[in-house]
Amino acid sequence: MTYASIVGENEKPLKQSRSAAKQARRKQLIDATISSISKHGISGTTMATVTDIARLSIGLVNFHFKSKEALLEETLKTLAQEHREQWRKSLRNSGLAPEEKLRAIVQAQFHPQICSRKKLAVWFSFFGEAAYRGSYRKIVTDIDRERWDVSGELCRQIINEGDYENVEADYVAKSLEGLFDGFWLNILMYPGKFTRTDALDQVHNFMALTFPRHFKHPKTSDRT
Amino acid sequence: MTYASIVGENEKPLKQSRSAAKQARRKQLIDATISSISKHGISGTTMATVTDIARLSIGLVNFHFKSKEALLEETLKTLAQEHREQWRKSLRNSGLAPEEKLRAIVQAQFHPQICSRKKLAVWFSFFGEAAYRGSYRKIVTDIDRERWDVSGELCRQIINEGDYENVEADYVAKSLEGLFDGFWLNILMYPGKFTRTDALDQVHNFMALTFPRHFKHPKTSDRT
DNA sequence: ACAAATTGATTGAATACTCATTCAATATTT
DNA sequence: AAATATTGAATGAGTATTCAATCAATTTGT
Repeated sequence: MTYASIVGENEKPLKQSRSAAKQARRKQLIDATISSISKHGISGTTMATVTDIARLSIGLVNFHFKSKEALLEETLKTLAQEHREQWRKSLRNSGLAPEEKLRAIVQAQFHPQICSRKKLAVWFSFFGEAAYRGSYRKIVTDIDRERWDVSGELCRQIINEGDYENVEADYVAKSLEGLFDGFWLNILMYPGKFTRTDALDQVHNFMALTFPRHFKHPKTSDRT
Repeated sequence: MTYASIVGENEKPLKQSRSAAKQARRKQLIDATISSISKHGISGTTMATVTDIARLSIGLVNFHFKSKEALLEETLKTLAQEHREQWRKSLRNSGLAPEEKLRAIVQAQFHPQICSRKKLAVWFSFFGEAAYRGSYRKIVTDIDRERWDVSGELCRQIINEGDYENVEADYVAKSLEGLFDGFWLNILMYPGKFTRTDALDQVHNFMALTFPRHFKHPKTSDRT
């Protein structure tokens, strides 16, 4: 197998072709790892399941990643990065009001690209290992922390704007985090019975209860 | 090793000693499995890690359980049963009002015996495998279902009693489930930073938002 | 009451298989 | 020609299951 087969036959060799090819190969392996984990779990994911999916040789994994463990960590980082990019790009429109931005964060959390069954399965595989693997825990909590900070700041703005009393921004942001995680799990455990739409409704219901001057309850007819 | 060493030297042999001993041995193995999973995760749990902790021989596991997989399933069932017993016993006092019963269910969810770091680690290890193992998923969703039904019924009573409009019992019960799962994960991921007390506060805050005539907001001073 | 027979519990080495890593040989690109 | 990418068999370690041998408890027979 040649790097030409991954770069594409129509692309001209560039100065960075070797480097680009190396990145593409790494991504290919990481994508295969995600597929493997979603299909077999972490415990059932071996170098063989990954390379079978990627259609590459066993040795190539160790050429690109120091060890299986390194591959797994890089896979989690990739997931986390993708997730982070999703909600951050929702905030780039500086014309949005705080509640619109907060709504965008919620939307991103349950975006089909992020909140797919495959991705959720991988996320929870890593959560399942996180209790005794500090490295996974750190990767996860770092991205949680950033989103929580941003959400908290947005809540502060909403609270100021709406003169809400007895509402603490950080507290609300923490509730949101709990709801995000809990509904991710419910979507995973109840395929077809608890959907992304259900989760969005629930979160928006919570927002409406908390900030009634900024968020409306989801319409009853929207619920399934 | 004899059954006398597990039954205790002071206990007289009873007609069911063999049967009781067999159950005690099974429990010993299951407890060791819980310890092993919490320490090594499911992927790192082998027959050796389990028997090392239990101080029993490798062969004994297969004497009592058909396979490693059977041991794992039985372990999950044991966890589930323990959890179920916790919240059900909270409801045995028939003198409680519906909101007191609902509060008891919430308390049970974060009871130290149930919501210990060790137990949570095991729960999430199984959740991590649940996406591709229908058997684990079924065990979990069965006990979820029961609790959701009871919570839903209690919410209905509260709604009727308090004349709450635009509040759907099943909807609220589903939010509660999400919060339970989400805060379990947060407790696991943020040891010492997000505690059972924090989780209880958050859930009670949600209850107060939803049923303001039955639940009060946790006092600000109670928050850490 | 006691000994012998039967039943059940326990052990861990043997077995066959699986797995992650290594690296010499080969292929490809510059 | 030199540098880099790729391959997969070899290697040594790890794993779940099996089962003959041994030990312990209970039942049966005298």
